[in-house]
Amino acid sequence: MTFQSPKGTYDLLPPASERVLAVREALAAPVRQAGYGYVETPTFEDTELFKRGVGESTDVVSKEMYTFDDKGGRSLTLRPEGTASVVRAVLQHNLHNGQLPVKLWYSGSQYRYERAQKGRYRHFWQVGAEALGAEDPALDAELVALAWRGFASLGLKGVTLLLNSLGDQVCRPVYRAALQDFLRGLDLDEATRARIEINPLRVLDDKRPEVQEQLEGAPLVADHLCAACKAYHEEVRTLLTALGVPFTDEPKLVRGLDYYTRTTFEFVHGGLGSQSAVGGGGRYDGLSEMLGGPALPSVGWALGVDRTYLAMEAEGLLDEAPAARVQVYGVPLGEEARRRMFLLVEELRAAGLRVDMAFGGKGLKGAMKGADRSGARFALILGERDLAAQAVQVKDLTTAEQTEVPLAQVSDVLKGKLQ
RNA sequence: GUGGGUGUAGCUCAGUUGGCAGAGCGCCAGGUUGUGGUCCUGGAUGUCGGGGGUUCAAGUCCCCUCACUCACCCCA
Repeated sequence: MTFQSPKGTYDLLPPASERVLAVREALAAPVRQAGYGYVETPTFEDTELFKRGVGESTDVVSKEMYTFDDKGGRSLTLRPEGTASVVRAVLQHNLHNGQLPVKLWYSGSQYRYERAQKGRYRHFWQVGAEALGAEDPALDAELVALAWRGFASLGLKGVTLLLNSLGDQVCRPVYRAALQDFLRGLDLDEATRARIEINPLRVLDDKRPEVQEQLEGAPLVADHLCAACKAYHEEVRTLLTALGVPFTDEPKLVRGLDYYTRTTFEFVHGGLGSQSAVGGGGRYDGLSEMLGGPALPSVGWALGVDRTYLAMEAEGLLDEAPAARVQVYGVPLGEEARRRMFLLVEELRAAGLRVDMAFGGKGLKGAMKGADRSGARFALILGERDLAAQAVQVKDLTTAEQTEVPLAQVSDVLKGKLQ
């Protein structure tokens, strides 16, 4: 082999690729149904957008970005997440000057320079949704519910929703100081102590048992929320409960990006190896201003397409044989029949059937194998005898039953049989 | 960035104290000159990840290196 896919990336091939495509569509379906509009943004942006938007203190920005200079000397970065780009696009095109909230969804590749392992790759796919320009707990609840429905529609049973509030500009600084006081008294390694000063909330997210033990008794955001944040969070919880969306309060859920405020949530699953999140998001009321825009309180999420696929695999939802590629498969015998079959196949496709035929001059046996492997219900066998009779042999591959059908009627007959 | 595991046919893998490169599946052909899936028979395919070393002899032992993979860290 001369080349292989770059480290940390992988190819999606049939039949798995078809299923991933279906996962992507299923995750997007609820938001589309809810009236969110589709947005596509470039896969690379001005590096500064992510530094300002995602936050210089995050690992994503400090060590996981694919950054390069283009020939014009601009520093560009392959997007490590989608929200900053969407906010940038909204501000650039003044979508927020219209009716609010602006509701958008997207689907695409994201890139992070990390050591790959199960469920974590340098190139991965997300479906995301954002509702910008409204401070309304119902919007938070709506988005959470739409994501929840996406997972449920795929048959997933093991997804758990974790919910928390990070407070706002009023109460977060107070909490942050209290947390820092607590953390400074702990026995932690140097990197973690440095994190206390830069982004203390993320220390709560440390998975190491020796760290988690010490975090017993740490001050929690929930106890420091101001009245407004507390009321807001209670309303989100009430609405989710009313919708029947089950959630678990997770006071230590902080998430890794700097822009989150108030509501944060994460959908976790146990089938992803060492990873746990199949999706996550929250409110980011200050992001627009960080990017030079007006106040634009917003909420959104991103769901991992490939991680959702892994979760489905872990639940055994992908065990059944994949769907047949086509319904009908042409088996021509000889040159004359091959030309006629080529036309017939196109005719049947135009009539709405899924059809393939044997290519490459295979013999009858080889062509029939092709028919079998295509998953087609019917094989159409066309040789000189049939051409002379202006007919084709229609063979039901499930029963081996074969009937002769006039060429002029094949389309109608097949459509009848396949209904 | 750090640590563990694994690299042998297209795929999954076996290969003993160092002694002729293997199996299953898949693929191709034939059995059936106009019939697949089952069955039978036959066939093709190897830089044993790469380089170096030890040895009469290395897939096997040693060193280096690369890749993959899992985990830490972090996140979707």
